[in-house]
Amino acid sequence: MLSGHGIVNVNDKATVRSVVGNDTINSDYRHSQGSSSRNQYDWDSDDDLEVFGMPQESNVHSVEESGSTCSSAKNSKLIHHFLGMGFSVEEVIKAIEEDGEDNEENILETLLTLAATIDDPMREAFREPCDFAKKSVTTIDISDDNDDYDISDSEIEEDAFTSEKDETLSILVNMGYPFKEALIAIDKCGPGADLSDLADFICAAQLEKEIESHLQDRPNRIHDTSLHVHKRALPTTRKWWPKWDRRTQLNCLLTSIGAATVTEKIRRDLEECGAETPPPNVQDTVLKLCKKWNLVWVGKNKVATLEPDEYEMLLGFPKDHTRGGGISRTDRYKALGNAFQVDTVAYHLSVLKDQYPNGVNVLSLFSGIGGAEVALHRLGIKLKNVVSAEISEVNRNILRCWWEQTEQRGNLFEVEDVQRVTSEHISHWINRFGGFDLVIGGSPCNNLSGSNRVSRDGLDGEHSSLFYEYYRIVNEVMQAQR
DNA sequence: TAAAGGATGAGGAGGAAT
DNA sequence: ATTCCTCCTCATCCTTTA
Repeated sequence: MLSGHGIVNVNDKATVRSVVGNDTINSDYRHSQGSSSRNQYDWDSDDDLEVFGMPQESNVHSVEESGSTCSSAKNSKLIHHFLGMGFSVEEVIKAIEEDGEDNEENILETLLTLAATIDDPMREAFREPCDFAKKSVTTIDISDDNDDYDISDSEIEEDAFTSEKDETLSILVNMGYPFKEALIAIDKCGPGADLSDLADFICAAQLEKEIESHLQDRPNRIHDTSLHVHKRALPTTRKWWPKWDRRTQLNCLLTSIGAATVTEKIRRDLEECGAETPPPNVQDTVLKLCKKWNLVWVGKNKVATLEPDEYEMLLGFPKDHTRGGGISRTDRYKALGNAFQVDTVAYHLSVLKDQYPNGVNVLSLFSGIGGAEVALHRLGIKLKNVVSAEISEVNRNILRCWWEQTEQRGNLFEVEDVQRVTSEHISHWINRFGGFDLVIGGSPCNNLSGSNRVSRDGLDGEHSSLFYEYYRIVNEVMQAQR
């Protein structure tokens, strides 16, 4: 467990939790893309249908009013089923006409392909930040006894309900959100909240429900590792995925990717074969490369590496989380390859939801690009005060940008180096915040990783020895809060 | 034109899974 | 016994910038 990312619930002294970083890439698209109504569909179970609030009456009505194309009871039920997943009437009817009403799986494939290939204006809309909250970001210089920790308290403005409520409700329902959940979101966020925030709220609530159902069913497990990740998360690849490539999961997302020559070699080898099904030796060669570099099919005989955007999506981060702000493509891969899998972390942290209804104070060590913060936010757990220690300036910028874009009402304190966090600092923060509710972090594993051929020196390695700093800080926090 | 930064490709061991 | 897979590092080449 030492190589994983550690999570410690400080107030639960008997509990020390750990999860493995991004080893379990089972991210479900509906979780990862919480901002898009199109992506909140069920894939497997009736339970999930219930969780995600479908079918919806409003959509049923809209079909009946507009849909003369498909009149049979079975057809109607099918349409409702897919409408509940967030697809439009036109898309569903087109897919049914294309694939026939007897083959649900093919219909879903067609819909997914459609969804992935057309521009979704809502995506853009969801990127817009809302303007109903205050934020505060503070960089702490702890290198020279800086005592200036004070920042002004957040001001929370109460929005009055207006007639906008009905209109907003109508928009949300038309976007495919369940009426009841939309209503709750408006009540909680206020009628002045913009659509992106309301959508985020609903998605967080849905995720919470889903996680709770997981906890009841499988209290000690992470996600079901048999999920078909690439087919769900990367629907367009299905069209090109050959039958002889029987992969159902991607391997661990690493900090570097395969290059152009690998994909070129595969294309050349397959084209030279000519046949639909290449001989076994060619299949083996291709599959080994595909597994090694997580290559996916993007055309006939054409494989490609995952894009940083796809890394973000698979890991459960918001779209463009690591994009822009001066970060290079290489650094995006590096940052994402070292990041938490947000849904997995959220699964574990969901137990805090009831314990801390008013929010949490978090000491986030080795924060990286803020996987823990994003997970808490997704769970709808308010971030009151977050002290974030992260050595990489690029990563600090990413977290700060996310903090500002999501209009956090709490306070973010940035620390550059965990080694400079002293017991005095910890005491100061505890006095100021009234204690930390959660200490979370994943110390570097460079010197533990099997991929490291050069300096796999174990816990005493240059980077991985920071685990002891993590251990020290956790102990100091626990002692200070006894 | 030199320096800096980014992209690319080569490079095993060892533990877990089968 | 065999196969599979790994929160990766480094040298080199290419591109961008001043």
